[in-house]
Amino acid sequence: MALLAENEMSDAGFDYLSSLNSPQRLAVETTEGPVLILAGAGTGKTRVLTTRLAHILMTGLAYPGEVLAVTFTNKAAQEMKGRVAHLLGRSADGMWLGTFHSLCVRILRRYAEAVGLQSNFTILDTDDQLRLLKQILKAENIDEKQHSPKMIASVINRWKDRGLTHNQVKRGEHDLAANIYQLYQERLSILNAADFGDLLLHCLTLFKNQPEVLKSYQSQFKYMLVDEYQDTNVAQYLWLRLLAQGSHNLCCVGDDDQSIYGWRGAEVGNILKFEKDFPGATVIRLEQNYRSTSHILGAASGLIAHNAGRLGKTLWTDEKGEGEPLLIRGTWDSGDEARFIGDEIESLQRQGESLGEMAILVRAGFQTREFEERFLKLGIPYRVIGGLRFYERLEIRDALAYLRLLIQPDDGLAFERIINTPRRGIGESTIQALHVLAREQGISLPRAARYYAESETKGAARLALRKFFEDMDRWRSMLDTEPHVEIVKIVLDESGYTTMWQEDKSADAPGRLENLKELVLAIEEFQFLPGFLEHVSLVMDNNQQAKEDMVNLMTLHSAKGLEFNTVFLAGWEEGLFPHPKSMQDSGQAGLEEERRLGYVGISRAKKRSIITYCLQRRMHKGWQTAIPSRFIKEIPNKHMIHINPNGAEVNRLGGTSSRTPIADFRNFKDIYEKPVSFHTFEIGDRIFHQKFGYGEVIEIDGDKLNIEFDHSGNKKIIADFVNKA
DNA sequence: CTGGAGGATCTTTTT
DNA sequence: GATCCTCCAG
Repeated sequence: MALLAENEMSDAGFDYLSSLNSPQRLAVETTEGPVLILAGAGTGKTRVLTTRLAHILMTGLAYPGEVLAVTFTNKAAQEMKGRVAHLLGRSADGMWLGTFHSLCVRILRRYAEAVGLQSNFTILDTDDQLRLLKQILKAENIDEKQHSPKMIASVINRWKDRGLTHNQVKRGEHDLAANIYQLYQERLSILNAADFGDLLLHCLTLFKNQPEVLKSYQSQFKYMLVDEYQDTNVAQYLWLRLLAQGSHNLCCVGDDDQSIYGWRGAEVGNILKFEKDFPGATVIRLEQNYRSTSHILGAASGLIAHNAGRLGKTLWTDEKGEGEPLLIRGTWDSGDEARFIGDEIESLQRQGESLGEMAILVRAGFQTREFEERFLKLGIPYRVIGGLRFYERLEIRDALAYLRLLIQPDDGLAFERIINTPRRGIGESTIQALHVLAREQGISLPRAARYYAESETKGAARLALRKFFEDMDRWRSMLDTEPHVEIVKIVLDESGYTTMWQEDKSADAPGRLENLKELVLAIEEFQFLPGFLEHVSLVMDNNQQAKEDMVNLMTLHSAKGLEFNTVFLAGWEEGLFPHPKSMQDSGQAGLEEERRLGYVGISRAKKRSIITYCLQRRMHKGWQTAIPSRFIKEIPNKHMIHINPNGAEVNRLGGTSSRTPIADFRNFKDIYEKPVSFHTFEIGDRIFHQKFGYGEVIEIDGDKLNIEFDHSGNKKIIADFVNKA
C-alpha cells in the first residue's frame, strides 16, 4: 500500500535514515513487535521518535489514523506533531497524538454513558477536587485537622494512579480514605465530572466492560509509541497493555535514570520490567551523546552510578571534546550565591554568550526569589518557567466558572465558586442551607438554589439568587444566536465581575484585568465554548515569551528535556537537595530519585555546568546553616573543581588537567597560594572563620564542627572552612 | 454577611 | 516572609 505518489516518494526518499547512527536507525526501522528504546540524556531521542513516526507513515505501513503516539505534556505533543509534519513534508493530521489524558478524553466523550457520565462531562482540576473533598468531609463530620483534604486527595489519587477503583481498594490501611473515595466518586457522577485520574480509570473500566469497544481500538491502532515511558504510572501501563494486545507493535522510549516523578505515582518498575511484560521485545540502547562535553558527561554518569537498580547505560561522546570541568562553588549565604551567579552571567554575556542559553536550575520554587531580586538589580532579563499556569490564576478560574455554569447548569463547583463573586450577599449560611436542600432532594446545588430562590418566601439572599438565575438564563438563551466571544464579554460585564476588579485598588488588579482580556482573545480561536473549556482544562499553556533572549529560571523537574550551553545548579546543600522530605517519605528510593534529579540537572548542560551551595540559607523564617550536598562528593574528582567560600580550592585535580577559568575569578587568584585547610581539630581549639570570626570548637562530627562563635553564636561548620586561630 | 486578626504551613508538577 | 485558611467580632 503506497500512501504517497511515486514522485513524492523518490523526492523524500529515505534520506532521513542516513543521518542516523546505527542504533538510532535500528530504533526507527524495527517497526514490528514490542520495542524498548533506552535513550540516555542527549542521545537524540526526539529525533528518533519523530523519524520513526514519519517512517511508518511514509513507507505506508499505516494511515495516520492507525497510529497512536503518547507524550506526557501537551508541549511535547505539539512539538512532535510539528516535527513529523516537517519530515513528511505535509501535515500528519489524523494521527492519535497527544497526552494520555487527552487521548482518554477523546475516547470517553464517545463512550461516556458506559461509565456513568454524559458526553459533555466536566474535567476537574486539582483545585476543584480539593474543594469537593472538603465538602464531603464537612458533610460527613470528619475533622479536617485529623484528616486533611490534601492527604485524602493524595491517597485517592495514588489509588487511581495504580488503576484501582473504589471497589478494588483493599480495606485496612486507609479505611477512612476508602470510604471518602466512594462518596467522592458518587459526587463526581452527580456533577457529571471526572478528575484527571478518572480519565484513565474510566477508560480502563470501559475497556473491561465493553470488550467490543476495546477490540475496535486494538485493531485500529497498528502502531503505538510512548515517550517518557519511565514516567508512566500503573493505570497508564494497563491502558497501553490492553491496547497493544491487538498489533503488539508497541514502542516505548525512556530513560530509567531520568525517572523523577515517583512522588506522583510514576512507576520506574514499568520500564525495568518491560522485557518481561512484552515477551520477545527488542531492546535498543541509545548511548552516543551529542549534547555535552565529556567532563559534563563524566560528572553526570559518576553521580548516577551511585544508584542501585538501574538498567545501566554507558553514555559516551566523541563530538564535543573534553570541555571544562564542572565548577563547584561554595558561597557564604544565599545572597552571595545569587551575586556569584549574577556576576558569572554578566561575564559570560560579555564573552558573547546569549542569555537564552543559560539556565539556573533549583530544587524548590522558593529559591528563584533571591535570583529574581538580584537580576532585577543587575538588569538581567530573565523568565521563570513553570509556576502558575495561565488557567490556574484566580480570575481566570472565576471567569471559567461562569462559562462552565452557562454550559453545564448542574455544575455545583462552578456555581459555588462564583455565586458570591462579586459579592451578592449570598454567604456561607445560605450556601450551607442550599447544600442541605440539595442533599435532601437528591439534586445538584444550582438546581437546589433555583428551587430555593423561586419559593415564595422573601429575603435578601433569595432575591439575589433570583437575579442571578435570571441573568444566567438570559445569557444562556444567547448561546444559540450570539457569537460566543460576545457572550463571554457580556457575562463578565453584566455579572459585575469586570467591575469588581476595576474597583479593586490592590496592585495586582490591573494585571488581572489584562489576563481576562487575554482569555477573551483565546476564546476567539474556538468555534464552540465547550471545546474551549476542554482546551483550557487540558491543554492551555502559558504562552511565554519563548523567543526573547532571557536567562531561564526553573526547577530541576521542569528542566527535563531541555538543554542549555550553561547550566547553574543552585542550592546543592543537605537539607534542600537531596530534599529531606523525599527521603523521609520514601527512604532509599527517595534518595535515588533525588540523585536522578541531580543527573537530569547536570546533563542539561552542553558546554558548562556550575554547581553552587551556600552555608547559610534563608528558609521559612530566619537563617539555616547548611553543609554541601552529599551529591557533590559523589561527582568524580577528575571532572570537577571545588572552590569553597573562602576561594580556596578543595579538591585536587590530578596531573595534567588544566582549566580555563569560566569567568574572571577576581577574588580567587590567590587560590594556590592560600594553604588549603585540612587541619584536624580537637574540642576546645580556638579557630577563625572568614565570616563569623573567632570561636571555639565544642563538638566534632566527622568533618563537621560545632563551633561556639564569640559573636555569632553556635554554628555547624565544615572543617575545611575554618582555620586554627 | 463581611472583614480583619491570628494561626498554620511552606518539594517537586502534569493532566 | 508570605500566603492561605479559619475563626470571631461587628
